[in-house]
Amino acid sequence: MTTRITKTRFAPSPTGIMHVGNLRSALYEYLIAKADHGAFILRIEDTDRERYVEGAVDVIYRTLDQCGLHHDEGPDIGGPNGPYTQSERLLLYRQYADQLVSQGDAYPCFCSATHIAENDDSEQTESFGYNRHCRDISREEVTRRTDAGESYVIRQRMPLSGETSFSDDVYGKITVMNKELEDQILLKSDGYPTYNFANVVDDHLMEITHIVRGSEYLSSTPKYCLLYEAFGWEIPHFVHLPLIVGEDGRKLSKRHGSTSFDDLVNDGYLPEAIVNMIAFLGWAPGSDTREIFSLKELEEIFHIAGINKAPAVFSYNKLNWMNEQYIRIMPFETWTKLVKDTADPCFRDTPYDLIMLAQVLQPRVTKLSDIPDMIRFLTTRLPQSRELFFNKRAKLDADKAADILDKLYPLLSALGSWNEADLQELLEHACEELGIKKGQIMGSLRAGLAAQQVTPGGAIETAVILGREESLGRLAQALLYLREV
RNA sequence: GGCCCGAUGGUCAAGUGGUUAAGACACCGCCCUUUCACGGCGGAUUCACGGGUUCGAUCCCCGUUCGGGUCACCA
Repeated sequence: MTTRITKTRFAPSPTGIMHVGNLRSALYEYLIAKADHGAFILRIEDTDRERYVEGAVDVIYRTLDQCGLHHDEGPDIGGPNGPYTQSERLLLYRQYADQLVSQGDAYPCFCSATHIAENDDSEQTESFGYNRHCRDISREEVTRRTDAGESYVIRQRMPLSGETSFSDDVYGKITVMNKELEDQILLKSDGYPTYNFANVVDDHLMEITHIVRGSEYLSSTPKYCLLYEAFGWEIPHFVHLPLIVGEDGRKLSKRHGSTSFDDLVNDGYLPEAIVNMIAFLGWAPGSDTREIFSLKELEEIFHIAGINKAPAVFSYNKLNWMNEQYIRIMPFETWTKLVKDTADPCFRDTPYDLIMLAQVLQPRVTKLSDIPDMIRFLTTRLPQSRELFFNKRAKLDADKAADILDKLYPLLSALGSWNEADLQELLEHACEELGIKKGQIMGSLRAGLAAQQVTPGGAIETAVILGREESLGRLAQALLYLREV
């Protein structure tokens, strides 16, 4: 008994979209391998010529890279069992299919797809489309028809009785009656293998020890097992993952909103948060109640036994929270750069204090895409209504605010420096000397400066962000507005 | 419809033949406060149902219901 190194593979079909379900498979595959110091392999399953999408493979590389899921073997970096792109392995599949045919475990079928569809209508009793029409045609007839150039597919010859079972690492023992199994197509008429066949051949040749995939493959896994048996290959571990579903309980899809990695990133979510989020969809660390884990930490604690069976609902609420956590702990310099990239386009005319802005934003932002709205005060100069100054708690209204700003303006314009500490001091003094409540002073100042109901920071921070000149200018305008209207 | 799988609060979930059945998100309330936010504190809501097995079932078995998956020359 040789002990093999744990190997998993991510085998996406290049569709141009990285669905969160796919990404989670990749994550778990990566984690299972790394938790056991094994290898994580990338294989491109491009056997469907009709679905070929230009540039789709790059989406896969880019996403994996953004998420930190680095592979040990793959089309771009090679490896001992390449090539890692299925369309480059066509001869191999043909060879193995021929072997099955000569063994009697597969057979050529000349029925066209349309013919089968017609046949299906008349035979309602049949549980599936294909009626095994060509299963027993003679070798002579096969030769005659192939020689005549008739196109055909290779089908797997399923046992007609008995049952097949296997043990899944997550779901346990699963058994199906062989008569339920269709004589599935292994090789299409264009010579390309089907997923079902290429997958088995490649997983074996690439020495994959754990086949990790969505539970939608659970019921077809017995067919794979029969294939392994026909070849006399060792059956690998199967690790089926519960589905990720939308809030309506259905398989996650377009109508649930953003469901691809790129959609999520465009919505303002950080890759780290997305990775952390999907790690916890269908898996939990057990007694450890923490939920924020970096990829590195996950590599250490991930274990197959923690995987759940029930489908998991993808929650944007939870994602929001996770994203906030990642923003809060992000290094300030990194955060500042993100803020700058977002703020610059909105506010290139007037200078603003980036450091202070980033500072007030970091503990408040949920998604990056929230930032433009939150900093709109940078470009909104005039108060839009007197309501803006009304505050019940501080017993403040527009008239009162006008009085306060009137008194405050000369003091502020006389202030030599314009920083947090000095503004703070000036305003504290103003409270005492003018006998005005702090809430009223701060409230009128903030409203007068921001001209916006909601701001990320308080009055002082807003003043610092806007700078002396801009602040005084706005206050003067606000005063005019309050007097006139 | 056949087959396969699943079921702990609204959501993610821990957990056990005897527990006050963790924790997180969301929600509600209160507090704090230069409004909102941020922060702090507290609260409500769960073992799908019916039979067994057992001294005792959320946990083990059977059935029911409900939910999902799958039945392609797609992966």
